Amino acid sequence: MNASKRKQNSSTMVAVDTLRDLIFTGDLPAGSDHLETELAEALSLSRTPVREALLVLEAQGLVEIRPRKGVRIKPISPEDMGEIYDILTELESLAAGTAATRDLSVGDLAALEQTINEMDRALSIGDLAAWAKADDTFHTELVRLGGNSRVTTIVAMMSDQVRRARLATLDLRPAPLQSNADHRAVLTAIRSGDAKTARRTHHAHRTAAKTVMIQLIKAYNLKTL
Amino acid sequence: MNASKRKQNSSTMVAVDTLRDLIFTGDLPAGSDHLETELAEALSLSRTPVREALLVLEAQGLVEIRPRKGVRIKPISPEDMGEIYDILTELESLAAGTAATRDLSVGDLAALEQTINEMDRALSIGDLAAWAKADDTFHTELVRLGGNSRVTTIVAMMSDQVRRARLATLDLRPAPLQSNADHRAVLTAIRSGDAKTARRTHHAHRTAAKTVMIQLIKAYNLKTL
DNA sequence: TCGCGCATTAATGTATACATTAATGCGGCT
DNA sequence: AGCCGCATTAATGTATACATTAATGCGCGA
Repeated sequence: MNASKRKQNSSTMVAVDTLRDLIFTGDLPAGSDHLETELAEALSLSRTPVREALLVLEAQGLVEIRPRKGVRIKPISPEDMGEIYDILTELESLAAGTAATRDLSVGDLAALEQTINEMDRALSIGDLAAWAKADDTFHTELVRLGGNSRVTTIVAMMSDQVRRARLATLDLRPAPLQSNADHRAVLTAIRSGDAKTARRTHHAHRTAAKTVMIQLIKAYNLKTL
Repeated sequence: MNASKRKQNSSTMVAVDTLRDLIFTGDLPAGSDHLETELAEALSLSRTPVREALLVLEAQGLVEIRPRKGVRIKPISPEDMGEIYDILTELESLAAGTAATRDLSVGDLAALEQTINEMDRALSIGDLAAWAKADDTFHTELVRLGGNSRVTTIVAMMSDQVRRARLATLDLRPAPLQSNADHRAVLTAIRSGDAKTARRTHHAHRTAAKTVMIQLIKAYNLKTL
């Protein structure tokens, strides 16, 4: 569950990583406001690197800087969820398709399959957290195999934005049984170099996931997450 | 040709806008390196807002911060171009499709048609710069009508990254005659609420644009732009 | 002479001091 | 009594001073 951007060990990047983690863990809850000074204090840093970190996090869509009202940890509304799922659907499907056209190393393919097996294992023992983690890895890896670095970055950003919500609703959802059949189908298509099928299958998979999430939100009348 | 983010009149945002413009006009050429101090000097600001602006621009993919080597104005390689066009293809097509499902005001549709007419006019008098501007407006407006704010943001970012390259190759390209037929077809599909056709047509349009650009790059052996 | 390592220094990274601004409430005016 | 406007002040925005770091070149030794 740790952070991503270990570009350097500058205080700014430490602040970025730390704040990200605090957001994901809920220590900085969605919708809450925070003064630069407080955050600087909390991280034992001066305001400068914290300000810089906040600018980065704002660019990543995780916080909103509202001068004199504090930095708001951006909540996710049902509409946001819809927007993000639509983007993930398109870009991941693109990646799935191009992954099928590249000749991937057996290692890469094996790694992908490994995450699918892990999801099966996790599901069989009812460990939803482990399933979620493996699912995340699968999607991340899939996108990486697509070979478009910008897609990878954007998908990571969007996934981060819904991470909290996904975790929060994890045990409200029906067990994702169909999910893994989809994953295997995508993998098979990629293995056989069938870009069209890989793309279409993954697209359907993601579209279904969106539907589930939206219905969940309606059913529980969740406003923000 | 002016900038976008008029969030406030803070020095940081002024710096963001100014630097963006300097990049687009080529005053800060692709691939060139610049010290924070120089840039601060040039903008008559202290390093602080300039540093903050650079962080924002880095997040937008326009510059790369390379400690002790200066800030590099990111050049666009043929590979980058391919990545970006692929993303634009997917996200704009998504937008075209959803635009067709929403009931848009006649004003919105008229505005879109207006840009198409403007492209025709510009082409008929051989004013490529005007054509490019109208084309840009068309795509921006189309995406806006899709109603997904994140798609709008991402497409704007990606478009910015290739803006220089598009302008630079403007008069190397064959006259974009097919282009406007495509635009009209997309508009018609949106008008008639035919999401599938809107999406597919725009997808084909963008894919063709990518091909043209890639061949252009090969033909002229352009390495970075 | 060649190469290694340290001193120098230029650039960035960080802290802090200072300026500006907008929210807040108080006081006076009507 | 209600409301307008100014003073207060807390927060952000900006500049600058200071710390750290990595590139550079010089000098010493082999």
